[in-house]
Amino acid sequence: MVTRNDVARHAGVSVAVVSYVLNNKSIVKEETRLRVLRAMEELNYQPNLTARSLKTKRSGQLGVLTNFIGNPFEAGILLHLEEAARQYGYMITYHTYRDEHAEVLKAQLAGRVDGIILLGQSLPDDLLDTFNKRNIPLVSIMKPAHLEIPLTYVDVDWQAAYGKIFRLLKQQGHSEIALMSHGNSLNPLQARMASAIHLLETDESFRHMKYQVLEGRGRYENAYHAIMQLSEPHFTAILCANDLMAIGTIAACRDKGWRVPNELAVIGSENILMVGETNPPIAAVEYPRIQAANMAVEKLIQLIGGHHGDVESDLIQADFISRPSLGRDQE
Amino acid sequence: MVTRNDVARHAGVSVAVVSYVLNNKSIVKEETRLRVLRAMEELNYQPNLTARSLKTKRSGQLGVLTNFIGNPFEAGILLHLEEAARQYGYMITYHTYRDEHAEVLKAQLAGRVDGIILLGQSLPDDLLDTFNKRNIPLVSIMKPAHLEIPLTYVDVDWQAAYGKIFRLLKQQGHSEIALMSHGNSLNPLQARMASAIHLLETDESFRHMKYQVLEGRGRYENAYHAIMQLSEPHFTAILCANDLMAIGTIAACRDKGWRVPNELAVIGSENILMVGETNPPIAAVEYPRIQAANMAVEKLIQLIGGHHGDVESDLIQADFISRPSLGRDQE
DNA sequence: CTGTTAGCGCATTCAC
DNA sequence: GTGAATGCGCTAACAG
Repeated sequence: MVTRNDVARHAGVSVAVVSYVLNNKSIVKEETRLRVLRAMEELNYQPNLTARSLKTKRSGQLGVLTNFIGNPFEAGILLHLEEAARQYGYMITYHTYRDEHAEVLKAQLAGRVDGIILLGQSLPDDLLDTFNKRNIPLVSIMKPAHLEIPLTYVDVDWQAAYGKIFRLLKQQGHSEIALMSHGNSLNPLQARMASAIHLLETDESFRHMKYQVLEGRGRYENAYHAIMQLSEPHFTAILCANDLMAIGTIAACRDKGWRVPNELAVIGSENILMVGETNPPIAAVEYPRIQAANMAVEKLIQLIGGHHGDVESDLIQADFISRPSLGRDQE
Repeated sequence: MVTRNDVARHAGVSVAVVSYVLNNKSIVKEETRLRVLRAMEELNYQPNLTARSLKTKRSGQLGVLTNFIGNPFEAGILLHLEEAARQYGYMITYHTYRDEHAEVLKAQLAGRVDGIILLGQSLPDDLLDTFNKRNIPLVSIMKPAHLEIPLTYVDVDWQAAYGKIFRLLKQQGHSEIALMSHGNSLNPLQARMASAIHLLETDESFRHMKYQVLEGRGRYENAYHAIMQLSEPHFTAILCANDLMAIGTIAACRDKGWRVPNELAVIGSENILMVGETNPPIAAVEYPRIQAANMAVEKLIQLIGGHHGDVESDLIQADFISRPSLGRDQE
């Protein structure tokens, strides 16, 4: 491995000057600067980032934690997170998070990441606490269901998004609906559903609508089974907190012989590529992935930079994509 | 930050002993070992991995490079790569690779990863060369289209997999088929198609079959447009090198009014969740993701360990999942 | 068994 | 403008 020493010798300067060229830039005389640059070129020198990290106490790495990157929604966001991170000179370390990984994760991240992005993922309080103590800031994409420990987040304004949908459903005459979510109260999908329930219970215009909650655990298979278990649907529309559950629901309806949307309207919450191709195609909220990813990275970088006070959580407005699973569009 | 020094002081031993407890294990007297462990516990000590890396010249990080993690196929493999890496005590850094990122990537990985996994991705020769010189081993998931520089890979035995499919098509009376792939000869999807073409041109039992190649660039949208451009299909079956193109094909057929499978049979090559839910559901080769991910990580770890001679590339046998897009199943 | 010590490659203070 | 020297936190001889 060629180090700073080799470059210095080859350029006939001291090691410090090489560092100056690499960092402080302007201090060095133009002539020597060029000599150093040429030496780096000729030796094919690349600064060792691990050594730099040790010295600067900045790793230049951001950890992304998610429960299941197999979900196209999370994968799509990861894509944009990486892009945004690169823009800021950071790189991404990716981690599947499950509670049983907590200890390994603590060890693996020690001294290795400057900040953490929770991607549709919440963390137990003691883990949050650990990162707090280590001064590793966190940003969550998806509003955490509980906020014992303050946490900066970015999410869709679900209340607004679902409000639009309920209004459409009301226009179409639906009065009994189902909500499918993830029963674990720590799961961030619960924040989506909480918004829906809040609306249904407090907004005057929806007071007449009856609703029930189904457990889909955020996954295709579980949603499928949840529907298959029902003898009769006592609802005419179902709003799913994520798209995989909506797709599982459609699949179950087909196997049950329930016609969508005639007997049951189905609605998703992310608009992954897949929902446009199911039979029938599924109407869904369009989760603004790029915007969410960019905002999350920006906020995290700010927090890393120490701007604690002025980094606020944000809600994003989302569009709604109408498709046949909703039935006739009354807009 | 609590360091090894703090622990040593708190436990009343030297810094070396703390290291011994952490690494060499057995050398230390049980009593002091426990004292040290308790000190670590009480101080909530975590070894700084960056510092360790600098000393040991091992980062404990594996880089994963892929062009587009938005594809559920790649995302699904990433999931298992992370799992396997964790098993071996490594963690994953994720990078979107495009040629214009080459320089940034070289810089970002310097001293930061012990090995690299190419996920459905090939690299220009000079970049491969760079990693070679730096002694960073690579393993590719997907056989590279060209092998100028030797590269360990793991992939499906496409010749065997597509052989099964062509036999089925033949039984069903298809004699004109289309292959959809990615025209860039560097793209790893080309290796899949090369196998198909090789079979069609050299296997006696398929000599009578006519084929043509369509350009889908590996993406849904491009596949869709490629089909939409056709006035008439001069083929009765289409084999797509990846599933997103198969889904794009189905979507285009719907918009063209071509019935699948009656007028056109469509086949994919990965069996992502999505292909079971399209209209009609798409038959596909089942890419053994877990196995491929595990093998890739194992090989990479071996290469990192210096076992150059005995790390061979491997081909995996894949099953075929029949679905309505293929028409009547004659097995 | 345990302590002392010398770096790993880099950034940076302080002289010159 | 440039160089010498220090230390980031850790591992691993080596000495005791």
